Amino acid sequence: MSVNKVILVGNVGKDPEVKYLDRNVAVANFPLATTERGYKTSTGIEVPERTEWHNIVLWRGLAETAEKYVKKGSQLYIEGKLQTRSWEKDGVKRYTTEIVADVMQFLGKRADSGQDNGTVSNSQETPAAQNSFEAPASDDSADDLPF
Amino acid sequence: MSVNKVILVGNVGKDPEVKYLDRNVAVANFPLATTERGYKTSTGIEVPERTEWHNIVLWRGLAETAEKYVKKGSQLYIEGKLQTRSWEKDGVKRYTTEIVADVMQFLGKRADSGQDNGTVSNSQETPAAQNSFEAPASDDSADDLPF
Amino acid sequence: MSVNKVILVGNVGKDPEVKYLDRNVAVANFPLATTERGYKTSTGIEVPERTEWHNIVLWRGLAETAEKYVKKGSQLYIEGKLQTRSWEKDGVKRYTTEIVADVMQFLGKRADSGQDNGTVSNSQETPAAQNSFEAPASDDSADDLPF
Amino acid sequence: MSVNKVILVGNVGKDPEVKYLDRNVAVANFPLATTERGYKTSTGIEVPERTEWHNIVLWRGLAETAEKYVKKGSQLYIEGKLQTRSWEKDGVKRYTTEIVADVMQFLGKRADSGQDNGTVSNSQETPAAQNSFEAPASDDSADDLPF
DNA sequence: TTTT
DNA sequence: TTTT
Repeated sequence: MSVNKVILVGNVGKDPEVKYLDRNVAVANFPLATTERGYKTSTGIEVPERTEWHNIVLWRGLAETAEKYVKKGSQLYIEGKLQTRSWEKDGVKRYTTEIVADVMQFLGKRADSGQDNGTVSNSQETPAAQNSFEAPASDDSADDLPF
Repeated sequence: MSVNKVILVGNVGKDPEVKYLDRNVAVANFPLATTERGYKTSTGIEVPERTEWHNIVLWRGLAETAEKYVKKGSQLYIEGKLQTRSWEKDGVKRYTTEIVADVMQFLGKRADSGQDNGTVSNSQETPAAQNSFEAPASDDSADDLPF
Repeated sequence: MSVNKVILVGNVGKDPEVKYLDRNVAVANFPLATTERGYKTSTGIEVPERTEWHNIVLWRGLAETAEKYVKKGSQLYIEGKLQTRSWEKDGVKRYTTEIVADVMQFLGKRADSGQDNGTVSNSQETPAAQNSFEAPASDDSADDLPF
Repeated sequence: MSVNKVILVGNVGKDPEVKYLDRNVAVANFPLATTERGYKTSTGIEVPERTEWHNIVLWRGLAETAEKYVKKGSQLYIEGKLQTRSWEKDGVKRYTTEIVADVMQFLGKRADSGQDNGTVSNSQETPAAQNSFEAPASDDSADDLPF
């Protein structure tokens, strides 16, 4: 009964920090900037450009891809969900909102991503494969459906 | 290097048609309506309400869920991708655009969906599981309102 | 060069708080919950259900609509953007991430929203009107099911 | 009570065709390709790469921007809605599904778009302006809200 | 008909 | 802290 989805296109603020946890599970973090253009209202008021910084978190395969290919300045498409974590500092409870990514796309001209195609996701196979587990994909090809 | 995503909230036009293909792979089809309110332009012209019909296609587990729980009139959230198929009729090539769903959500009051939660997806586990890490989520549980 | 978009479907945690600022500009705030189902990993670990709370902010017309029709428990579709504000408490800088909504949809059975259709947006006319062309839409009306 | 949203990132297949209708209203059309990577299933079957072609339609200001800056090969982010039109050819009714865009973003390195920032939308001002009609934006700056 |  |  619920949907929690974030879609961002922006630029990476610094190289990812990657950690390896138990069982060698990788986690990566980096900031992503989205910038809204400034404009002038109909009443002549200047609204300045505004940059928003987003904390991106990636797990496992996506984190490993980020470690290899994401750099400060990279332009990315990110799809994920919002998650707020709490932590303590000096006895004060604080909250951080992060975007936990499921899909990461490299945009713009191929840099050195080494991917045939810029798409990566955290499903076991490619995103397309989310609809074709266990049985061969040829069986569920929509192209030969007789209707 | 690409994204193909559709997000719909609408009402089902008729009960799903479900077929079982080779290896018992299920496919379901049904029409989903989205309706844009009519309005009046600043120049006083009436733009009527407009209903758009979308061909929804679901595979495997999602198709089986649709068979059981989706009915004419159901309100659904659908996330998927656009796909255009071609077919011939009377020697004329024709095209049909469909939304192949990855995520289907039952909205509104719980009917008899039998799901604890109305969300279903075509990944092997739940959507959350796409990032599943074996570590407990309890430490950063946001179950208590942080504001 | 950037995109900052959030899409949520969830339930309102408490009645909106609405303030009127200078020039009678309305702002509304309320928490929205999204819940991810719990599941069991392939290695047998139980991942519990997880509720995420989102701070929704609405301005002007949307805030006034929220004041009238949004209640604790309402099921809503929200589309907006992420925005992080900073503020100080006890000399400590703190951050809050909010979703500033452009589109709010009432889901589920019609309560008493008083709208012909549950959609509301902050554009001057309806969302459809963003592309409003003064020509009639009747020629390409898709009101009859094309399949 | 409904949502009809499409989000695409892809490459333009040919230069836009632009027409000017009554009252000088511009309409632009072009094909946009999204490509899903091929992959191998767990049972060893090769699923080939698949390209999907989308018919993009833009009105007014967006059409004029497309006329100036969109070229064959351009990488774009498109946000819009699905719309199916019917037309007749040789006495046979046929249907075409199009994406009517509200938002168009130029991705990748700046070519010669001439925009300070690649974002364009069909609202009267910039997307940000959708939340600030009539009154100055300074009044509704979230930054000085005392809550 | 694009892109990798 | 990015990008334009």
